[in-house]
Amino acid sequence: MIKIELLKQYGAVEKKLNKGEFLFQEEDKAVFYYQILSGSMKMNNYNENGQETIQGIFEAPRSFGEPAILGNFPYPANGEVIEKAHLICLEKSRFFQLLKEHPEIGIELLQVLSKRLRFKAMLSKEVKSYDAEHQILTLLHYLKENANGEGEYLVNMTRQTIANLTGLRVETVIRAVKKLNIEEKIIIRNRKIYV
Amino acid sequence: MIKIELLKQYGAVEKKLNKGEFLFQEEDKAVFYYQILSGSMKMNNYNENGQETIQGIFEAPRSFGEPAILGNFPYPANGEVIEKAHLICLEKSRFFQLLKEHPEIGIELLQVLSKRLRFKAMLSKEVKSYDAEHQILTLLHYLKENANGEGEYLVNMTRQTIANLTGLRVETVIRAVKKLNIEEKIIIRNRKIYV
DNA sequence: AGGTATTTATGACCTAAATCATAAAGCGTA
DNA sequence: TACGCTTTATGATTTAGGTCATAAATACCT
Repeated sequence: MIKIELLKQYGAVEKKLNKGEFLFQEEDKAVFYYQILSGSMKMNNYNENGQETIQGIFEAPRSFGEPAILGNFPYPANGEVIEKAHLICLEKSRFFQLLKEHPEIGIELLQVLSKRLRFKAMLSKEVKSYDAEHQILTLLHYLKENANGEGEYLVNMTRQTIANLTGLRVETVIRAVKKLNIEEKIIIRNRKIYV
Repeated sequence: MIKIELLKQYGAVEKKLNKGEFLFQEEDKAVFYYQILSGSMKMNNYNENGQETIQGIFEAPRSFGEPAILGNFPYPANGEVIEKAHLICLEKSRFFQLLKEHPEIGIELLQVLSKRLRFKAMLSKEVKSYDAEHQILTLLHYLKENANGEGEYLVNMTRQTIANLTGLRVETVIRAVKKLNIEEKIIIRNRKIYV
């Protein structure tokens, strides 16, 4: 996450988008660095049946979509608005200029990408290697820990979202989550999931 | 990939390992930056049934395992030798010193991690969203493209390895690959797969 | 307050891939 | 060249999770 003033100093512009709008689509060329001022975004893919795969969920004040600029490849997924978003956007060449003149930001970005890789490693280790319940529980624990959560952690995701993150189906998530509750591995209080 | 002389200048040491040996294990603390001089490594997880999940395969002259140092978290997977490996290792604090004094290397690393994220995105998009054949074909095409391969590309992996990368089972891979051959989407010539 | 959309819930049935078993082909090496 | 190990091959059977259908509960909006 880069300081707003610094971004503006390099000529960043702001942008507002409503729920459901796409900032970019899969395969698009990447031309901006994006950072969230408010709201939330997700990177996702839809297959031909309209089934969604969520690659990541991003909230203020985090950046997203940088890999495509940094690695110089087309976006591997869409950038879709979850919640009415206010963004700040810095054009690619200016972004590289900024990086060059502020090496410490590069180091920070390395950390960010590293953590994302860790998340991906965690998910792919679970898939097919463990059953649905285990997958979900691992994801929830990861989210909790990542929110440096002590005590009860409210999972702020619908079952559909959990499904799209894990590659499972809603019905499967609903059933698994119910079973996890009975097994007292999670808590469900008026439909909300707590870990 | 960092120049060997530069690494040595910062006090890097060499290390040799034989096939099947572990350089580090899942959950270990990360204390070195590693780069491959010869041979090949994989990062993997084993579940309780001994089923392997391969997170990535790395060959000379590439680095691996950096995310754990950069993001300051334990290794999410083991570092196992595929082929008799000769490595060069730079201790963490020296590595950061090097990064600080050579910002262009940071940028390069950003590119490397970005590409790895792309690979992960590609895989997780396929899982559960498409059938076994499609998953495998996408993986093979990606590998080919990544080797900037024109014309026929020899897939230098056993079916077991493809299985462990995709989360499928060997038998499934064998059958799918056979079908892909009949459908002329790949070529199998005395058991070797070409794309 | 009433109407609509979203989310959660549940049962019945189906299917792709996993699992199990067994063997043949190829490869390394002593 | 014979032995063992790894890889590929193939059939039979099982199963976890997907799919389909239908509905209740809740949230959301004007």
